[in-house]
Amino acid sequence: MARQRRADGEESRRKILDAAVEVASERGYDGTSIALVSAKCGLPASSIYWHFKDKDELIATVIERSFATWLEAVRLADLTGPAAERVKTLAVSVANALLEAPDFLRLGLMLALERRPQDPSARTVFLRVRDTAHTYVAGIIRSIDGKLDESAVELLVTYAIAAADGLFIAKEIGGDRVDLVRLFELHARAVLTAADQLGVTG
Amino acid sequence: MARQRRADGEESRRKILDAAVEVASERGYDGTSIALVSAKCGLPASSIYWHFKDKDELIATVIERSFATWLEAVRLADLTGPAAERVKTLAVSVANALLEAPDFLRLGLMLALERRPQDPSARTVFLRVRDTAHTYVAGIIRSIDGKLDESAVELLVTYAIAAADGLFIAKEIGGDRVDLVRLFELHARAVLTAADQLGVTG
Amino acid sequence: MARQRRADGEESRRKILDAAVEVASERGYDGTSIALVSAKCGLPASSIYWHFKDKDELIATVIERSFATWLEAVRLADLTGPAAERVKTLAVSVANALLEAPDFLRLGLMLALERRPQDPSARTVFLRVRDTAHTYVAGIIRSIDGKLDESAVELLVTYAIAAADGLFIAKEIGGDRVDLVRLFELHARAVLTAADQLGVTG
Amino acid sequence: MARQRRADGEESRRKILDAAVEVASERGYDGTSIALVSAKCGLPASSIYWHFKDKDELIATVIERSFATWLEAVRLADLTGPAAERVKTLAVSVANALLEAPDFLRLGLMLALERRPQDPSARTVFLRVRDTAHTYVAGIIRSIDGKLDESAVELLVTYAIAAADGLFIAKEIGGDRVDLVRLFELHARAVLTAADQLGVTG
DNA sequence: AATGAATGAGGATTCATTCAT
DNA sequence: AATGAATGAATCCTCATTCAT
Repeated sequence: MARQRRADGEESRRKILDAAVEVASERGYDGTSIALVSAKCGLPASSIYWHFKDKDELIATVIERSFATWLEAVRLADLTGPAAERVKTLAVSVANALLEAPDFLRLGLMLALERRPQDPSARTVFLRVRDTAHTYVAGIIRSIDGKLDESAVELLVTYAIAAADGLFIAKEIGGDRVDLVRLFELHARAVLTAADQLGVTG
Repeated sequence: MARQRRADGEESRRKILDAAVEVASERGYDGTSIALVSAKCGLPASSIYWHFKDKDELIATVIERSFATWLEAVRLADLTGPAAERVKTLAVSVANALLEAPDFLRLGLMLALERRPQDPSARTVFLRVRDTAHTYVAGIIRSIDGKLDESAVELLVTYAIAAADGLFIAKEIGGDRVDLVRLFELHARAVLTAADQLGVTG
Repeated sequence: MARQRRADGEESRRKILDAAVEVASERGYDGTSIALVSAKCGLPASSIYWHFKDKDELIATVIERSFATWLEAVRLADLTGPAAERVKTLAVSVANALLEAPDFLRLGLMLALERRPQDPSARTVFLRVRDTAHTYVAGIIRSIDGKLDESAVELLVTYAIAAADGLFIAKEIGGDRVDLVRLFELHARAVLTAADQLGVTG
Repeated sequence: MARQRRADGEESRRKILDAAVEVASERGYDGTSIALVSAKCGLPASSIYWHFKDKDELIATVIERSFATWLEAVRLADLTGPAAERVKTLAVSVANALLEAPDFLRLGLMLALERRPQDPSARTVFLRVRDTAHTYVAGIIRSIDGKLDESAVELLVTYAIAAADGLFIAKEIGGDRVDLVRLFELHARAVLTAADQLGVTG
């Protein structure tokens, strides 16, 4: 019985977050009203405040949870083999993860583009996650070509991640007319080629 | 010479739009309140409604005007020389135009990412402009390599524009740590190389 | 030429009043906004204020003009013959006039029912017209039966006019399902019978 | 006993409705502003929206409740005796109920006269109630004279109700100068006489 | 005779949040 | 662990009206 009670709390929290991702990734920070989330999850607005301090915390949690979901979908564990192979595998698994769990990046980019006086903490969370990704990708890029200097690595990492963002947006806008996986394969090749060129030139 | 104190409609309209671009490209559709725009342009909220039917029309006009501004900054006229040169020139002038007039793309991408039941017309306007750009870039890509089949052209155009979006976002997020022009040069080379590879393979 | 100019003024005034009757008799005093009237007549709101001091005066004029229209439709001139005949003729011509020109009574009754702190002058105009009608009908009633005392006349006049109002409303609500002329004939007979009964009893 | 200071929903709802009848039956649909109701009931405007979806629902509820109040005041139970007696008793009790609880009909008629594109649901509610009354009165009329054909019954019912409406309006306009009960007695007699005449003629 | 533009007040409604239970 | 009710501030937008031209 007691366990059931506990479980209900968890369940409500989950229902709220489920509703909130949906709303937030559809309409952004301002467009996400507590009333809308409440309507979508079936719980009264006041119950949302029992689980979350305020709207800011709710949306920050949404970003965190949807990132976790996305990360699980990426499953990077088996990145082995030559660098070129690793880059391509990474690209494809990122693409597939974005198809499976697009909420994280959709909402994250929306937050990243907005610039209000008092930054929502969800934005901070997103930027932090993005920084981690930057460091991670930098490691991979360096392993492609040891001769790359740091400024070239920076450039390549920024390019690699930025283009990934852009491709995701293209998919969001274009829907079925856009083949995300093929685009990411193209992207992987482009980054590898660029690394070669920079390794020689730079 | 004598500026009328009252009833200079054109000027007021301009002041409203100036305020609105600023607000909208900072905070997106929902975050743009008429009260904020009113405060920023000095005219009462009700006057905004004399010039624009509603918020939707206001923001759609903002997108239109800021696109025109951006387009002027691009100055494509002098695209001559071999294809490779043209691609690079285009990339650099796009990059510079985005540095000079970033409002159009910042707001446009924010709108594009949102997916509310009833699409704001500003979003429609942005997507239309984007389509035109797509067609335009397709022409350039075809001129690089006549052997590219249409699906390869589509892929490359989508990639070219998507990565440009992403780079812009990277600059927005990263600020001075990001060298947008250098990234666009890298991007131009990447697209050219990819065109070569696809022209042979595809 | 000059005459043309003059005529334009009259024409605008007429267009405004035409629009205003329509709106006012559809939506009452509060529901009639200058913007709506302006949209319906094609002239800007400020032009309405050139012709009428304010909304109050506009609607008062509407009532006056639509009363005149109605009165013209009644054409009472030929009320001759025995009292019973006159009453019936009056009833039928009132009924027909209400079918032809219903705006006056519709708007008038709407105004009469409302009771706001500061009475619109249109309401006053309506009540005055109504008083005149009362006096007029009293004359007719007295001519039916000289033995009626004044309190009986009052009662009958009030009843005669009140029922007429009610029948008009029934027609407004019921539309084609209601035969207004037949109802007014029934009403005329009822009033005559009541006069007989009161003349004996009272 | 202990009245809760907060969160007595039923009581608040009642206070809102009390305020709303007063305002609405004085000023009609458009004239009833939420701010006015709020001021009159002491609750903030936003609280009104906790209890009612929107103004439309509020006023529809007002009509429903004020009809119930009026119906209670009519107390039809004791309609016995010969038809003539029943008609007279009904007339007098309707008159008295209208004196006690005039809000329902005053507001209802105001709504009935307005004809805006999108009918307020309060109007629909009123017309439905009115239809029920029509059926009820038809039963009584038929019981007066079995020989009346249906078209005559229709005519008489429409006349009976319409004149009642008109008499109510006369009382509203005329105030103390109008003796509503006496008018309704006159009306009852008129309807009975008319039924006799139609029974023979029709 | 007319009108484009402006304006402060007020319209309905939704907002994020709180609090007593 | 949850919720019904409340609330002040803010939302978009319309109001009647004015005034310089």
